[in-house]
Amino acid sequence: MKFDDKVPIYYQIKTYLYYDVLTGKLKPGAKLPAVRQLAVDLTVNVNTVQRALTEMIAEKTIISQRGKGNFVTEDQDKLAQLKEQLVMSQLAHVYDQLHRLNLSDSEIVASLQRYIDQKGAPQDVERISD
Amino acid sequence: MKFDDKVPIYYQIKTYLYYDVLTGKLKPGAKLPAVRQLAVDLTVNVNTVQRALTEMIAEKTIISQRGKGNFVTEDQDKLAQLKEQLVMSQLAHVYDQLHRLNLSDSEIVASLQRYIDQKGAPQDVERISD
Amino acid sequence: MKFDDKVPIYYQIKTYLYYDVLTGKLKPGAKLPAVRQLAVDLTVNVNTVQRALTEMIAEKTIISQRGKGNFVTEDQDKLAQLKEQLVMSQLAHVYDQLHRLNLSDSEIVASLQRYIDQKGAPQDVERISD
Amino acid sequence: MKFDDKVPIYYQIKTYLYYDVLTGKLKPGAKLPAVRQLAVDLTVNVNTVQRALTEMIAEKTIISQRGKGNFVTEDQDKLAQLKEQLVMSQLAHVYDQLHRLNLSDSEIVASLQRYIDQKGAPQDVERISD
DNA sequence: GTGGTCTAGACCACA
DNA sequence: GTGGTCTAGACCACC
Repeated sequence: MKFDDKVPIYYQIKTYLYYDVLTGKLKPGAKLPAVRQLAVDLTVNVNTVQRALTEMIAEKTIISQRGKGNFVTEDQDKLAQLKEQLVMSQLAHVYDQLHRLNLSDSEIVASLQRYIDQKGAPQDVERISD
Repeated sequence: MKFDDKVPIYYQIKTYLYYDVLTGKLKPGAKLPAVRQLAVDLTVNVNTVQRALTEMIAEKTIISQRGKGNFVTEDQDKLAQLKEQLVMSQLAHVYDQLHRLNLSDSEIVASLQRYIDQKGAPQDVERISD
Repeated sequence: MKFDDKVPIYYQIKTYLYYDVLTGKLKPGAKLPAVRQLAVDLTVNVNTVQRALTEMIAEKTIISQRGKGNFVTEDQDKLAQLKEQLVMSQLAHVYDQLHRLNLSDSEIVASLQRYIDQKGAPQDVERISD
Repeated sequence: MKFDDKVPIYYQIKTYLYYDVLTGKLKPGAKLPAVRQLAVDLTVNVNTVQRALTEMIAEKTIISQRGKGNFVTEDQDKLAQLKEQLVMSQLAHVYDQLHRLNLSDSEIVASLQRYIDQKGAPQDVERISD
């Protein structure tokens, strides 16, 4: 057992941008802020931003146009696929956690349904780290 | 946007122990390893372990017997409540994430069901940090 | 029979602060002295103060604002509940003590009433430890 | 503000014996255990026990008969007075505490009555040190 | 041996 | 400057 496995910042930046893209804060075809601007906004090193972007360019979520900037892809299938991937990642994770707690598949679905149903009264649910 | 929100080690220890208790690795009434032993096993300081235990003792998940050791509570209601809390915490988190991605309540349930159905073929789902 | 059950300092600090809050020496929303200042004032270690505060923060009597300070909650319900808890704690204790002396419920109330009535003339009552 | 004012052990012994006498564990006229035996039972020094007894003898709660032992007084008035003193000490203390919390005389009596009435369901009242 | 408490000193994040 | 966390080492009470 080892603790403190901090998530790399460049990875956190990727996730951050994924959400911006998928929630529409950055629309398809939109120009991203300049790398140096992003670095300032996020108070991280330029290289760290660049590393995140490089990976997103490689997977074609972002299109780099030399001398003009970086742009969100307009490929709707690509975006749909990305969203699917994010969603499945989240689900896989929660599924594993609940499975560890010996919940059956149907119990997992039922408990999610139950959570949603009773969500009206927040009841001060405290986040417990993984 | 801020990064690097490191989860305190004592908190990670709590979660670690919660899972040990709820998955039956530590059965009700079982004696926990000595504080100093836990510190060695987890390669953290004794006080860090103690802090985690102190909180779990305060909430009565663990019963401390001075000079003898720490023991998992035998109160089944307490344990059931703890499990419920952990499950709800996980669900609340994933729900929020998927909600951010503009999935409706029913879509969230449906996608979970879909994930479970197609789980047979793993398809290399990569974990994406929150 | 065992003696010397020393009350932990961090616990005494909590009680001390509870009274400050409930008697209005520290008003709702007021900023507490800095942790390091409190440590000096009370001539204890910073960590001991911090431990007391951590517990009070966990129970939401105190609101911690990173980098700014610790503040008394402005939640009147919370404060009323805290006061109720303190009062009941005191009453439970005295009730148990008098019960041990074979006073009936009504005798206990009557003796309190009697104490209050004759309180005008102090008569040199000496405190006897519990 | 100073913490950690530990109560002298000899004083705790006095209180301990007071309760034994007043609850009937030590009846009027009964012989107390030998000083050396008491010291063993309470795991304290003989001199500490002696100091407690000396004070109780001086106030005539205990009668010392040279060579025979120490005996609880048979003076009923004395015992009644002692009990009254203990009760009043407790009441004075709790009264002061609640007064500090700005409860009026009548509120103090009322809250005690309330405590007794609802005492059926214990509700896990936590002792808060003075 | 066990757990519980306290101190001293350090480092980090936030402002 | 602030609070939050972690480490190292010590002492005590209980068994």
